Amino acid sequence: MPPHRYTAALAGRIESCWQDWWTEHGTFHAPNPVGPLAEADGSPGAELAKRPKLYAMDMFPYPSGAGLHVGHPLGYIATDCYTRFKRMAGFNVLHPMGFDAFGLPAEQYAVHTGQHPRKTTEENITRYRAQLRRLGLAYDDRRSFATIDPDYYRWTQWIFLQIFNSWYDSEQRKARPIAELEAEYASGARPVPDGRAWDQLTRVEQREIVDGHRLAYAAEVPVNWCPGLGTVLANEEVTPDGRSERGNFPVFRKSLKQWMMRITAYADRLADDLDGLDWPEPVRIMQRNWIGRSEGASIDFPTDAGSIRVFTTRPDTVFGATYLVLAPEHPLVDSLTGQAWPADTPLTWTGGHASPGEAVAAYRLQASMASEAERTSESREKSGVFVGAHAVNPVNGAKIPVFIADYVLAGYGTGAIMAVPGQDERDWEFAEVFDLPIVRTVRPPDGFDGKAYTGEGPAINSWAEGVSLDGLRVADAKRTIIDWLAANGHGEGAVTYRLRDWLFSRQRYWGEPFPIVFDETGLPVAVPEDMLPVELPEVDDFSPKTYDPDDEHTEPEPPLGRASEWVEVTLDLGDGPKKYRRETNTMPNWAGSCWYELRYLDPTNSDEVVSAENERYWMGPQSEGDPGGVDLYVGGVEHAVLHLLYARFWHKVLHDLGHISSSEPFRKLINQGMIQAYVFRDSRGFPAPAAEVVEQDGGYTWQGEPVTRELGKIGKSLKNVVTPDAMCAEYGADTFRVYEMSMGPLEVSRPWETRAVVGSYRFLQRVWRNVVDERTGECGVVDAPADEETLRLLHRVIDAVRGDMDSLRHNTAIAKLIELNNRLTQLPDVPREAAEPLVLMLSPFAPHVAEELWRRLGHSDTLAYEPYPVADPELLKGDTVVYPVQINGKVRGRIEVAADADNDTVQAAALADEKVAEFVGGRNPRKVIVVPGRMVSIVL
RNA sequence: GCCGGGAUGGUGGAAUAGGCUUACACGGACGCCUCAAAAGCGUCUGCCCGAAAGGGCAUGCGGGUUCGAGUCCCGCUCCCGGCACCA
Repeated sequence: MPPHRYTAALAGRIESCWQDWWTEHGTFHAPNPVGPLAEADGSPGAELAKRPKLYAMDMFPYPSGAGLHVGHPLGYIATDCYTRFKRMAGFNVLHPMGFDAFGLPAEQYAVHTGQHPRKTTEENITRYRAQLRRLGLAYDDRRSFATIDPDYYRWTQWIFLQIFNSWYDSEQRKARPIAELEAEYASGARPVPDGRAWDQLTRVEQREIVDGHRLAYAAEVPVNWCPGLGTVLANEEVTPDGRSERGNFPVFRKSLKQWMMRITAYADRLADDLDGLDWPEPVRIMQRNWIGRSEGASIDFPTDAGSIRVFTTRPDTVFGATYLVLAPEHPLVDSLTGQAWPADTPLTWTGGHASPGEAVAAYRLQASMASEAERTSESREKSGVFVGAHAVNPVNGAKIPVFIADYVLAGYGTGAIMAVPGQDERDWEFAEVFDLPIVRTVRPPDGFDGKAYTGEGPAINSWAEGVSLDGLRVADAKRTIIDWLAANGHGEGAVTYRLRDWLFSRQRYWGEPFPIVFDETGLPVAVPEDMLPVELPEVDDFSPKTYDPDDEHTEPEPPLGRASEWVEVTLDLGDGPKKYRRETNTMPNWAGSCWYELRYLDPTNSDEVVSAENERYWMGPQSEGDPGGVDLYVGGVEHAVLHLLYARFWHKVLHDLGHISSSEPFRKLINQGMIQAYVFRDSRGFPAPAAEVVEQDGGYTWQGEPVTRELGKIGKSLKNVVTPDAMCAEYGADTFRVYEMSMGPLEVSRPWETRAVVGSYRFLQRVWRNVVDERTGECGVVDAPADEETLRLLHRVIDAVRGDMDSLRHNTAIAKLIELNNRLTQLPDVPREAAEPLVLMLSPFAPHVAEELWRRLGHSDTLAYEPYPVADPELLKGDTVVYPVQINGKVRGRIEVAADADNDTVQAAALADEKVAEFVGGRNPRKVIVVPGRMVSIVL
């Protein structure tokens, strides 16, 4: 083998050498306008800060014990290639990376082994850093942090306090400091709910009212309490039969005091502002559906126990409301429930119970025992019971029965509906089961033979004294009836959301402590900013207290609850030293990732979360109507709703309070696809080690036994893990990067195929050979000018690759570089004027080998800031153009004509062509179409 | 069921604005180099008929619009992802 061939060993040496060089020279440090990361005037870096900026970010990883596999860095490499390109194209580029390091796996490991989660997590982070460094990612390493760093979570706590100390002013449509609310109450500008004067209330009463408006508030909410695990579970951790997925313990629906975030206050803005974002349409649709804004009306139905307010999206069908249904948990159910069944109550309505009270109690018990999954399972017969009372339909005075049924959800709308079986399928089903009247109020089209009709049509049967909707289309009917309801005091137009407030407490150790203490009244008090961070105390046992699995009447006690000298604290909060009790829940995993885009901007700032000037420079709005935000955010589609919605919410609160100029965190979002890998299974269905499977006669075998092949996720349990470390060892990091980028478009999921990596390796070897003599190691390029054909190809490639780079089409960019390189390979000598642009264009993808080649081409500095090649427009134009000639839709010939030939000339040339003439056979074409620069089409 | 995305050679993919289908790569075949192998290099490689020249057929299926459709329209099939009685 020639001594200077580009092998994996040589690649490895070059790579570590350049990684060191970049670190030593701080090559990828991005200067801030102000603060510790700013460059002094006149220094070389100061010029950078005057350039247009580009802020690109990846969704940061949770450092798991398994380390990175080849799927993880796909997005990181893509943003690295993009930002390296942008840096060469004249931008001041910020591309940071950090770690989302609080999380359950380290805590569970700690429960089992006693190993402190911080130790496990920090070791994992160290490993991740090494793996990422090996890939040559051009991060500004001064800006890296982990969410577990007290310097970081100090500011997570600070933001919590901002939210805690705010309320949402629905008139101004923004968050405002809670002190301004209190001032409104105190001045009388805002009336106290019960009509008393503010200063007649006790301090506790005042605080309770104010606390009820905070954007972060404590509330009793129903949760999945699992005494056997000592913790509250997410819905997805509960099996359909109401047991815990882990441990199979019983789970109880129980109301517990939890911290909540009032994200519903922002529902409108979170939905509306999606329009201004450059995000994939499916993600915007998912967020809109999640928020689930629906417009309709609230209508009050009077009863003896007070009126029942229902929410409906179809107020136009109110004349067809033949009964009401409340959720079993609805607060009015108790007072509504009659003493005895009214005369003539059908047996089916009573559930076979002697009195309404018994029927309601039995039905409620049945509903509460059913799990969420069971209750909402599809295609089960409608159930419910009559409460023994009636309501009055306000539009026509009709007396209609009131039921409870579990298909009505307490948490949505008002927890009560008017049932309109004629126009709603669920109501129709229910009406059939209970033999309730059905009135059509929208005329279905002729020939309609279905049950409920939910479509468009004229209103019918919708007339009463003083109001008629008959003949109106749905939209007009809605408007008319809402106006009438409002004018007559029966209701009003209303909007509801599917979105619910965000449950923000966890009974865990390994999370951010809340900066909250409770005083002797039991009400929460904010820990002052100058006492932040509230650090996690050391504990001996990381598990929550567990109980008898069947004892529903227990309360969670988080691990922090046992750190008694931490929990019981004496503080001077301005009124002398007093005893307080700390909040012992911790924040959820989302907290740290809700605002990290801001901290990268000013990671060392100890006075502010981020300085205004730095935030405005990197993330501020760029034009009228621009929300601002990160210029490019890349991550998996699995975060389409929760992470992205929570981060947007926090960002908007900080924006409202005047801390930041951008109103959205991420201006542009791209979801990268997943790298999948083949899973091979033996006859029993167990995964076989993918690396040991051999292909034979079109099938696959492992240890001689046939195995089946399917596509799946990469993971330990599927025995198909391939690590970037292995790829770097076998081919070098540059080859790995080029391969990942050439596999296909970033957004698309695709299977990993190790044997195809060699294609990228050969490509880099050929580039190397075009510049370096493999026998001597000397640079072999010549200074003689390139021939015209090479030059034209070069400039066509420059032009196309620039476009590809700008829109992250890395796969096609690489294909064009390969074409250019293949052309150079065929030349007797490689001209410098082609080799240098090729190396520059290659450098975003294969930065180490490109730096090395650049050095060997005689340059002394990094190419990271070399101007990216620009195509010469003169060389993009050819002298001649080849036109394909279609005859009746089939390509039958080709002609070459001058590039500036007019249509008549092209047409004449086409008809004169020998092959074309043969097909035309002397006939007179009916039509000849010339598309300039494209093709000729002849119709016979 | 609803919502979203997709289907192009043996494989991953390309075709950015309705204009030459299959760029680039993997795999495969043959050749060069070599005592040999590996590596490297070169040529060929959508399918069918044909000795060749050439012809026919091809972007999941069936229609349509158009001089011209992978791309637009209508109707299906299959695959992937998300949601779950939301009034």
